[in-house]
Amino acid sequence: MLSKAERTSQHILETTAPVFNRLGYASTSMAEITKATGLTKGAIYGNFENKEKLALSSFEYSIKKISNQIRSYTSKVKTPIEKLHALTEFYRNYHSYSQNLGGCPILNMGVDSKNNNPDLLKRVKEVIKEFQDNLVFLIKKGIDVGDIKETVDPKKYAYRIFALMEGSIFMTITMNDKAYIEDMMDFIDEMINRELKK
Amino acid sequence: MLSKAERTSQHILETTAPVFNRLGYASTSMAEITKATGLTKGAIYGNFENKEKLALSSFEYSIKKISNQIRSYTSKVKTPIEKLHALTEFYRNYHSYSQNLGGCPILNMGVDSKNNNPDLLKRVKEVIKEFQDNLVFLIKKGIDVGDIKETVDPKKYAYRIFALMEGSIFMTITMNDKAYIEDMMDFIDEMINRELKK
DNA sequence: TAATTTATATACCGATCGGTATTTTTTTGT
DNA sequence: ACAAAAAAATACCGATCGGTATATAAATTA
Repeated sequence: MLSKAERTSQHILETTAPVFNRLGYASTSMAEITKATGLTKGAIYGNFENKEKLALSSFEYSIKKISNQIRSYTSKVKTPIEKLHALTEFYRNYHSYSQNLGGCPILNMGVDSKNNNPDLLKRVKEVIKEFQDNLVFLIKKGIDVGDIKETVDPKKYAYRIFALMEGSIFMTITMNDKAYIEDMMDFIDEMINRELKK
Repeated sequence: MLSKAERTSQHILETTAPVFNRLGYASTSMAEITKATGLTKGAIYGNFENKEKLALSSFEYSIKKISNQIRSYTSKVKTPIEKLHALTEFYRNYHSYSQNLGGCPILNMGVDSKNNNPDLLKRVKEVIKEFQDNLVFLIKKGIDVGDIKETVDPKKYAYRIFALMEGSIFMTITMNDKAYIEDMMDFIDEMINRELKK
């Protein structure tokens, strides 16, 4: 069984991650956090060194959750091309999922931390790099197994796909219109079939 | 000649707009603003009702500046297809330009104001709508003058192009790597030639 | 240039900020 | 069940927040 402290830390992260994601670092006050968690400052500061460390952990929590969601989609299929399409399928359903989360943590924290919070920005950049590297790896594997054209530049398409997704997420969340994500995923699917698929 | 108040208001907007854009609404304190302008609170509050009104005016100022920049590109050419390519050309040079501005105001303020600042969010949404409507109009005109295929859905492509641009701006600014914007503009140019151009 | 208006600077307000020392409560191990 | 340890609640800190009333200085008009 988890210790009390571990259970509390988990509870704090669960309730705080969406708050940081919605409001951003500066706008999320300790008062907001105590309200969201139902705990007092004593409990928060007993489990996390300070607000910055809590924000960092909250970001990690959000990312881990999304990564698991993505994996649950991509692990259902076998070939790299299928996995790419599974990714667009995930994002097609991402809108409803990200509603209670308050948008994409990478996008929100990326914009929020830039010029403001170097440590958080550093982590955001690392996470972006990981996501992109996974895509690069996937495309490379597709080329290896003869699924994807040898002429394809893996890095170029990995970076491009990621940018396409973030752009449509921004538009969907900001305009509160899922058409952006849905159209973009159609577009990415077309691109995969036209430019990647052998 | 402009009155003293008008000159001061202009000076405040010029110096404050990039600060709001960089730091976001909540993180931009009145202390930051007095520091950036070299003025005191008395001068700021004498010219702007409160922080929120100043942030709104700063956003308008940034948008107007960008709109003028875009127009200086698109007005140089004649046909709708040429104007679309002029737009990608603008964004190719947008990176260096947006450095001192602190990224794209639409993206930054969109993320920043969501869940936080309803009035500012409303204006961001209106501005996005204007930008998109301009694109819709441009594509429609392209169809009218026989420049663009009749089968093209203007709204679909206008919204898509805008999302593509914002996505690449986010990536370029966050990762501090202009490759994202440059590759995306290449990609949009290709799309225009392949799917829009008659 | 003197009088008046306008604009800016100064000094201060209550509220809230993140953070901490201390006390009280709850777990935990025996 | 009891003692020791750990966790959470409380009360408080100085600093900073946005905003304002008032005093000073500068621009404008006659």
